[in-house]
Amino acid sequence: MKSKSEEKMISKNSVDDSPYVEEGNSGGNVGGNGPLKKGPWTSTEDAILIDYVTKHGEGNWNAVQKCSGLARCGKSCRLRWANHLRPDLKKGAFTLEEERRIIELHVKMGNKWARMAAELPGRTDNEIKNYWNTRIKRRQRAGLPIYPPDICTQALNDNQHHENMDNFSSGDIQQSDFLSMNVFEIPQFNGMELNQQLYTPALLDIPASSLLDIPASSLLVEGLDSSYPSKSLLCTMHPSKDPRGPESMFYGVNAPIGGVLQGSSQYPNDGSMRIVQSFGFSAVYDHDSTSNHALSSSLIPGSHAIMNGNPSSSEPDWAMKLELPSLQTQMGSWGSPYSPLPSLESVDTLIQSPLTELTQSCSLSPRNSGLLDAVLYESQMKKNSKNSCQLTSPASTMPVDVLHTSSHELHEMEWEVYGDPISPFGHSSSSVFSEYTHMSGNSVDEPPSAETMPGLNIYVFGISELYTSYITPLC
DNA sequence: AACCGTTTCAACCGCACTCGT
DNA sequence: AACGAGTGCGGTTGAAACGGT
Repeated sequence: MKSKSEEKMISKNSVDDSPYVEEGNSGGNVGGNGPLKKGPWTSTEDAILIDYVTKHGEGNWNAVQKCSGLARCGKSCRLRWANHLRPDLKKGAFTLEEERRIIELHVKMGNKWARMAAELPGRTDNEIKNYWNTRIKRRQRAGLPIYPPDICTQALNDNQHHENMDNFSSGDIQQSDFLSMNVFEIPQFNGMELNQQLYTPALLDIPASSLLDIPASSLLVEGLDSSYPSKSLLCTMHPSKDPRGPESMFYGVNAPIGGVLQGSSQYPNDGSMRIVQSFGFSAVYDHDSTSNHALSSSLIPGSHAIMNGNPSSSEPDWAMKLELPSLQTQMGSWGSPYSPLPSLESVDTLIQSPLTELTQSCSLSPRNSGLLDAVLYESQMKKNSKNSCQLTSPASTMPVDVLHTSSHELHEMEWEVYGDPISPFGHSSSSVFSEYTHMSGNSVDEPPSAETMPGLNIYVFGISELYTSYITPLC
């Protein structure tokens, strides 16, 4: 059995040894029985492929090799044609309008590059995917939310007319309906009204202390060391997974926004998830780790960590497969032991991606396992967890004003950086955290007690959790 | 000029779906 | 129903380009 690296070597060698196979080794690779060439296409190969498609049309790509003698597999031919040779392709950088469209589409569709490409004439899925991935990386480095709030707001508003629809079936809900689905579940869900939702009685059912009882560092550690006893409510909800399209299946993330848990299999997942993430909301905390019922739950800003149960357990698929490609390769950027105080990028990463994925990729991913960074990171996290347990566990012992100060500082930091130097929309965007500030009203100036303002505690918990997670290395 | 880190993007891979037999 | 070929899709990789020192 060949390892992947061996295959890569073979593949690489086949390219390196004969970059112009058809010219230099025309005999062996022609006729369909020779080894197929990999690697960059040459102009000669392009010409052959164009000639073939001109004569025979698209499709039946495996016949290309037979008919034209091109030493490329059908897959490679299709890809080359679709991504580079098609006459209707639009070359050049994305326009601002296209960029905005991509963001809007991603809000609605997630990583459905092909579907997004269908909405952008002349652009390929690969192109969009590459663009998106680089954009995510840039934004993460800049500590910015992936979705500019104005896009989120717009997308939500665009779908708000659905909000009064109270009867919908789960059946074949398409991803493009995600926002609608969100609105169904979150009446008057938009920027400000979302904040108001935080104060609904259902959301206040959870005693602040029960939220604050979770040391953020432990939550972080939980992903690395699954011994931490708390389990996410979400981990008790098993999605009925439709393996492909219905990745749209919702696994219970947004239900708590409305204060009521819905059946886990009825709702689209990643659309709602994204919106929630876009606003920095994400998780449900089941403070009764043993219960299976749809217990009271809350929307907790910036608390992805708590939705992560044992990564080896029956984990919701959405937690396993989120919308942030290649994030595991960035573990070092936010969890690096070399940076004592993680940057906003770290916060953003945490907000945007469940810890499960991060920790899994850290501790389980073959790509990272054994890597020094991963080992150091895990070591550091465990060390931090000890420190934070000493300092913050139970977290409710942390003075609210401290939490509040931290959240406020965090907010200010986010606000400062939000003038997106990259995104064309940054200038018009309002900070996600600024909305938290709106939500908390004058509480920034006069932090109330945890007991008297449970809603605020939810807020405080969410932000402070993040903060706590990140300040512990300093302790 | 040389080196090095980062970014971009073309291409590959594996998986899953569709359709015909 | 089972199978295989063809195709589509999303994730990942690695070389080239780029930029900074």
